[in-house]
Amino acid sequence: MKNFYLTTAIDYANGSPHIGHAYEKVLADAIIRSRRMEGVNCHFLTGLDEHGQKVQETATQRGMAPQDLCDLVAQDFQKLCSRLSIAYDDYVRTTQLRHRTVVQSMLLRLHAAGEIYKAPYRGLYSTRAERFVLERERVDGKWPDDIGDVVELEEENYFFKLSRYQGWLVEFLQKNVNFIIPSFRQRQVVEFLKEPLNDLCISRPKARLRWGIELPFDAGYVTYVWFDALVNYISAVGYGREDFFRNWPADLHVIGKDILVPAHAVYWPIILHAAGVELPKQILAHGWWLAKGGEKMSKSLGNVVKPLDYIDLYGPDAFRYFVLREMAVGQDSNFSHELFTARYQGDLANDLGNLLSRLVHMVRCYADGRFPTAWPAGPEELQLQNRATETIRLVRAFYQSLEFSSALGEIFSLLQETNRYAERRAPWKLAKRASCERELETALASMGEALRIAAILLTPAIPTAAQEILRQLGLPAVSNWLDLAWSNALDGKVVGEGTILFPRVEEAGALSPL
RNA sequence: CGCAGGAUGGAGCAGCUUGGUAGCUCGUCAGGCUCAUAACCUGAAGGUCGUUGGUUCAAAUCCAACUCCUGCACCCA
Repeated sequence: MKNFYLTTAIDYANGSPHIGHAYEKVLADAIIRSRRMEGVNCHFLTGLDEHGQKVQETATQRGMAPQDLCDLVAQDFQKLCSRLSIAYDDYVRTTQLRHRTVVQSMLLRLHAAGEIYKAPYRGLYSTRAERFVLERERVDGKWPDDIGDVVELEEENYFFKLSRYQGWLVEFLQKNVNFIIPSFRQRQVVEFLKEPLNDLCISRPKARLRWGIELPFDAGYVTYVWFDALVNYISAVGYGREDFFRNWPADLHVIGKDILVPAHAVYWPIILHAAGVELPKQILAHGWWLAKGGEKMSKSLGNVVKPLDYIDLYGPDAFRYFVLREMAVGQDSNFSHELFTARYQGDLANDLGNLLSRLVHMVRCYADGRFPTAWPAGPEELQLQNRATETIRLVRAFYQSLEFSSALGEIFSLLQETNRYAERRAPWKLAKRASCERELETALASMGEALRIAAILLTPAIPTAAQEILRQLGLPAVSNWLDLAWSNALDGKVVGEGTILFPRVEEAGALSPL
């Protein structure tokens, strides 16, 4: 049986992790975890793009070998993943042998098939920036300092015959209207394809760039960017091997909207098609996190969010919850300290954490720490029970269609309903009256069952906290929700030690203002 | 220029495909409760749904025009 194969974009090794990297990993991880809860076998790939001009430059500036720099950066990114509970199965690095081999075999194959040709490239070259520059990079008619003087230069390079497949791609997109989601992104691609494509320059002479994968048919060149980076999706799962098809075609590429056009929506399908490899099934282009007020985050504005700060202070689940709850997948969203703390305090600490707290406390005080058996349900219980049943149905559907914000919204509605139920039944009052034992027992059992269901449904989004809730309810972790339904699973279970799930964070000034 | 997205009570959003009393979270105000992380519950105030025009018995929702914000192949999720 083929795995559900999901990839993220691979991060570029010239830089440190920011909220965009963190978000993409969380989104991908939540998708994977929700599929696993549905009982689907999955393969989850992420990784690092290590070649290129910038990495070479940065390494030189720091007086390091490029590979050593990449090793350090890889550690940073893997640490971010581990701090965010990202359950990837494989981490690909483009300097790995398994990757280089596949890139070269792809290039060789396409070269032999006549899809790659050599041609002169003429353009304006900046010696200082060591690259070709474009007229539109001029500022007020002058070249900026980092570019300096430019000269017209002609250079031989290799080109991939992208343009000949333009018609094919347009037709493909017409036939596969759900290839790119959200759908308006696919419309953008179609629009882009109304202009004629140029062939894709895929090489750099080693005189200018050494840090790359050598062209198998010309040792004077390395391949540049896309033929290197995109190929990770197939190199990592063993393109050319028998077991390649256990994973390929990928079910979903999760990427940011910035690398949809042209890289993933144009170059990648055409590269695969030209090489005779099946296309991925779907591409999800997510939006960007904007700073307060909808400004773009940038170092110069000083409004960049460092995800690790939030993770350190509030925990990985709080970060995961915020980004999944706040962003409608595909759209842009704002990230601000105010919005974050509102979600943390209002949803996680008050609605969820406090509900668990009060319930565990009551079970301990009124039932000797053991969940009682529910008596036949009254109207209040039926209302809660119906609500929970409906929530299970809705949430599974929302996860399936990648509507995480809506899924989480539903779960928290159930939690609010449970808080309301507690208020109506008031177990603390029942406990003080004799002859109300049945009502008390039913109330505690019902609250516990609602919370159990909520916790299981929360697993893809906040795996650690979800498991902790189950532990406090006296239950083991669950690996799928195929049979999830209102039940008596809590009967007689002994509540675990109660620790505060999402403690109030008092230090308002602990983080630098955004 | 063109294309795409957005414009909904103080803030952040949903609703728009398949027109029919404008919804959610936070905030504000008043009240309740006391099992709980000063938490939980109830109620209230607050919006002519960017502008103008059209279709319709009826428009946030469909159509047209316009305004403003954002993005559009160096890099960047």
